[in-house]
Amino acid sequence: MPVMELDVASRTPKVVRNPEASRARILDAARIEFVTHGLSGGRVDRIAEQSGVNKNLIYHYFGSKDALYLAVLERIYADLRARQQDQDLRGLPPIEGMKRLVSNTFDHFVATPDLIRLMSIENIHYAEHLKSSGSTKALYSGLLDTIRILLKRGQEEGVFRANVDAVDLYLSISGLAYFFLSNQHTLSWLLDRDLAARWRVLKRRQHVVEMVLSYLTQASPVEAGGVDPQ
Amino acid sequence: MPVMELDVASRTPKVVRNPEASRARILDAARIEFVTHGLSGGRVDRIAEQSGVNKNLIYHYFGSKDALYLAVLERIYADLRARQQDQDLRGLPPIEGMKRLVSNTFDHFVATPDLIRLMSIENIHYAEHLKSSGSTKALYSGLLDTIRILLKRGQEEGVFRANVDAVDLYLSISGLAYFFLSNQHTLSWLLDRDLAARWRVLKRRQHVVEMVLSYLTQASPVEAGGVDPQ
DNA sequence: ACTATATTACTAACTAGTTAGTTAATACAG
DNA sequence: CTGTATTAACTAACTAGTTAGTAATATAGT
Repeated sequence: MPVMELDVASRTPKVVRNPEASRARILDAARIEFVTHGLSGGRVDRIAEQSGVNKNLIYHYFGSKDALYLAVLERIYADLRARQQDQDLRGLPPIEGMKRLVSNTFDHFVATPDLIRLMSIENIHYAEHLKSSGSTKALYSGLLDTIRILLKRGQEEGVFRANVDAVDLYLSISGLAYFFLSNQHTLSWLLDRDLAARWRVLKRRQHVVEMVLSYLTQASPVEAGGVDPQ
Repeated sequence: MPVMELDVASRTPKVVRNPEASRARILDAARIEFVTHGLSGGRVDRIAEQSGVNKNLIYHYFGSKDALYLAVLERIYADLRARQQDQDLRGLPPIEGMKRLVSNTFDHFVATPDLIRLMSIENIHYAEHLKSSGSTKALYSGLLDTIRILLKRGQEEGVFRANVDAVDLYLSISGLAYFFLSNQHTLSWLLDRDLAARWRVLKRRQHVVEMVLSYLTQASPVEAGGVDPQ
């Protein structure tokens, strides 16, 4: 009658089962896979292989390829929300606060290329997964509030122009950074410049801050009318 | 010995052969397919079905799925070049010329959503197809020249600021329109606004023109330094 | 007859998802 | 604390359907 509880195997803390870790490894591998190849190009078999887990375990935990993709999407949006530290900008002088808001947004985009690629991928798929997500909504409310607070104070102090829509401003701040980063590959080729070079990224950052601040600090539009659409 | 050349089938002017038309129909169907589903999500069988042509004819004309995709990409870039009518802007007063350049760019993006989606798709694939293309290079040289000419005249007349990089300005003009359009689906959901609504597009157009012109017409940056990267 | 054009039928490889089970952890009665 | 029932973690092998690409063959125009 062998004494089981004292043999080597049972004392060795070799973790054969570890649901938390398995789930996390699947999710990490899935993020890399979908970010690299897109949703349609992403392969479940490759995710299984890379996470060192049997394919069916993926279905055990996540149900389907689409559900796994959604989990990846939700996690990266949750990370975004967690990292958005814009509350402390509300107390700053408006110009300084807005400068920091613009450069923080830019820096965050630069730091997380996965976010940009997933946003592009999700838009290629008409945001159908995001729309079927319970979370993720109300992601921007905090950021938009910060923008509104800074705008209002700047207008009261007379340093910002009137009639600025917070959403419009947010779209501009993001767009100025996003396009440069999301379309880096085509643009670098077509413009014959390595847009990923560090000095160019920093130069771009400066340009974006200046453009947004110029807009905000200019009293009134050059000419009210603009150009008629054709 | 039957007389074949006088039967109904041969007298009917049913155009069985029309290589030009077949090629064009394949290309049209392929554009719709790739724009709708992406490259990995696009199906050759569906392209054959939609163009009313046998699948192998596609391989006869284009060789492979990737080559067909590249043909679609090259055509949409060729259309872009053909439609870029910015030469006539060079003679306008700088402010007026620049206003029109910004709104033309915006309008062109709005008018050709296929272009935006294909640009996104190509960037998801790291621009690998574009890079293997003989044509398409030097696409922006004309547009950049127009920007440089208007910038220079504006600076000489004292209405535009100094030290503006033409490429930086181009990236901003495009980015301000592109992000709003390319990420319409996620943004409309997250911001709870229908960004595709006509009045919002027009409002956005106005905002973009104002932002670019504010930047150009402001004499000097609010403060030279900007914000240090973290 | 000959060639470009077109089609039918086919295949090898792939791919999301399933089946049918084994093994480890945990709860729980005695 | 020990044996047993139950649940959860995990796996190998497979299936049904898809997909890019091809080979053999037909037909029309000249």
